[in-house]
Amino acid sequence: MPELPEVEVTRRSIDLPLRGARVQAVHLGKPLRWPLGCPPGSLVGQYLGAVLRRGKYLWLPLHERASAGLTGSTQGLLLHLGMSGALELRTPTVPPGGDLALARHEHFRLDTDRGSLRLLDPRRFGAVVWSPGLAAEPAAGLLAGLGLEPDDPALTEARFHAELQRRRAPIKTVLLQGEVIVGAGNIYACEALFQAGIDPRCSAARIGPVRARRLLHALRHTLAQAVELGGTTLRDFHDARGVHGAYQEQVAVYGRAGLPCVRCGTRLRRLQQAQRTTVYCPRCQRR
DNA sequence: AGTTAAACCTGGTTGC
DNA sequence: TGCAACCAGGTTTAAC
Repeated sequence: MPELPEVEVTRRSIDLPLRGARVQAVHLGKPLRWPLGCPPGSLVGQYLGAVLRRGKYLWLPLHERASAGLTGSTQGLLLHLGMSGALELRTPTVPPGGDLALARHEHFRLDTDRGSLRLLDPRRFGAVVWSPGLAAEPAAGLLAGLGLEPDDPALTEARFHAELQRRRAPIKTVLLQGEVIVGAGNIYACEALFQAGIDPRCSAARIGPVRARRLLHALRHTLAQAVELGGTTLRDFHDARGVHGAYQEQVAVYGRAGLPCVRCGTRLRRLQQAQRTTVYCPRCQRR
């Protein structure tokens, strides 16, 4: 479920409700991708600050005092939803001593005075990692190598094109790697390439300035629209309050292999790229 | 160095 | 109905 739009929608659903909340207890379920990296009890008494997003990661800063200022220099939790993760914010908070048992697939829970935040993740590809700072290890290492945010003004058309010029891999693969621009996973990479009319097999280096411009615009438009619509709910994605997304109703190619192209009617094709399924229109998308 | 495969997990769907 | 095979929104790690 979680590409950039789903992570951003999740961020927005927990940021204000939890800002300033005091941690009362931390519960761990089965192991996630990495260990938490600190004794769970050491977080008790800390206060949550504004929740940030970087790529598909969420950063939950933790302050010693209730009203702290900036967020980057404090300790906190770096959270990733992996392939099947979702957060749920439950109010009221699970009472101390009561209902300690974690639900099925609940592998992390932060009880605060403003509600219980829990991570549900059946496949456990997700992660919750404590870090002494966003720029300190291990957070810095996990975020190192990430490309620019889609809405970063520094990501100009010229720079985007120049970065593509340096990579010979298929454009779909380059988008998934997230070293040029973050946020597009399998769904939105397929959708943006369709919107831009670019064949997913086309080498990134062979994309000219005009098509690079179209692709950047398509990525920004696709991701922004998905955020507005609450993300894509294929099976069970929802924000932390349980609200489902609606972008699946806008999908033009993802999951539609064999069906007619919405633009020209040609049968959409499926292929494998870097172990992931790509769907595209052989007529609308050119090399 | 740069690209591709295997690995991490569970659950739903498909097909015999 | 049972069961094996295959598929899935991501990323790291190991192997060519």
